[in-house]
Amino acid sequence: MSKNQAKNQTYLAEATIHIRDHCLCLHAQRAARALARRFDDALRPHGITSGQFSLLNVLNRQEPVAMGPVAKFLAMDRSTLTANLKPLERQGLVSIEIDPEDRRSRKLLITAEGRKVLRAAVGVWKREHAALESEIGVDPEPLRAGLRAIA
Amino acid sequence: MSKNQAKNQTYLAEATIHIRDHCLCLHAQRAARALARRFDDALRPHGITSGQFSLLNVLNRQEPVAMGPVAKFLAMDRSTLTANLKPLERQGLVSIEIDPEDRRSRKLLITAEGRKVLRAAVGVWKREHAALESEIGVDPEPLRAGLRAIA
DNA sequence: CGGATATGTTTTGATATCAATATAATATTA
DNA sequence: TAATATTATATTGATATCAAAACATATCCG
Repeated sequence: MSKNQAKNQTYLAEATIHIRDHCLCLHAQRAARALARRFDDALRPHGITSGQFSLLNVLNRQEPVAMGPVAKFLAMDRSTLTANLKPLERQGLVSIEIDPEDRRSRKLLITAEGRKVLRAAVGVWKREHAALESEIGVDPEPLRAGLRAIA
Repeated sequence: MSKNQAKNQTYLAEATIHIRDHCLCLHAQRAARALARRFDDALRPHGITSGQFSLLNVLNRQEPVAMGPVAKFLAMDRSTLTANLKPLERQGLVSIEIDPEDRRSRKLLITAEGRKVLRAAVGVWKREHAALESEIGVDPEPLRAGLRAIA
């Protein structure tokens, strides 16, 4: 191996170690996966995933909302929201209606059944989230602040 | 509406507002989506996604690693790792070999081509991550600590 | 009015994710 | 040694994710 090749490999080895330890994207994906699994497990008895729980939460309003603002709030692509609504609509937990004011737009509404499921799931969330916060052993506020600053 | 129905709706409305503001699972998913999009964009010229970049980073070692430890480090299901390796193997960036010591196990190795791509992508990461840290306007250390505590 | 442009959603195709199950190989133990 | 249990990975089926392109409707402007 030439001197330059050796230097390159050292540079790359050092860079990858730094990235493994410091990359916020990597750390965020790991945490997101771990949390999704945890809440998926906890919510499974109620027949919804953690992502569906979050979406039902967002839709639990007096007035129906359009897709754009919901996708923006969830920091997801609009087409992802379209996909995510399908299982919820099939299960009868949300309804999607063409907005008569602007026929391109859709009004998203949680159904009575959706509220029933959400109501029960909220109890699970409270238990599980309290357990999580006590387990992680760090102040959750700066963590939340950092996550908010990113999204 | 009966008094009890009204109370239920108030309870649920208050709970959902609290959850929207405080759920670490929701906030982590949002941040993870936003960061994945950002680094996917930045890395696109090099033909890899943010997740593939992280995986190449983990595989950039002297000694080959088995799938179990890699999945654990990435906090992902083993079957997800199996799936994630496929595009990288197809592109010739990693190779997967049966471990002769234990024929159930696989040895994961980054290829020379993989190192070449990784090397170029590291430059992108450095620029993009520095920009990210300066943009978020909060100390990244407590954020990283919180994310580590979760995963 | 009518063509160009802009906006909102859906579709398509690729990757990502997990649980459950299956397959393969090793290790244990009767 | 043979049956059983354990370990490591792969497959399957469902949901999640995004970009790009398609589609539908609305707005703008000449």
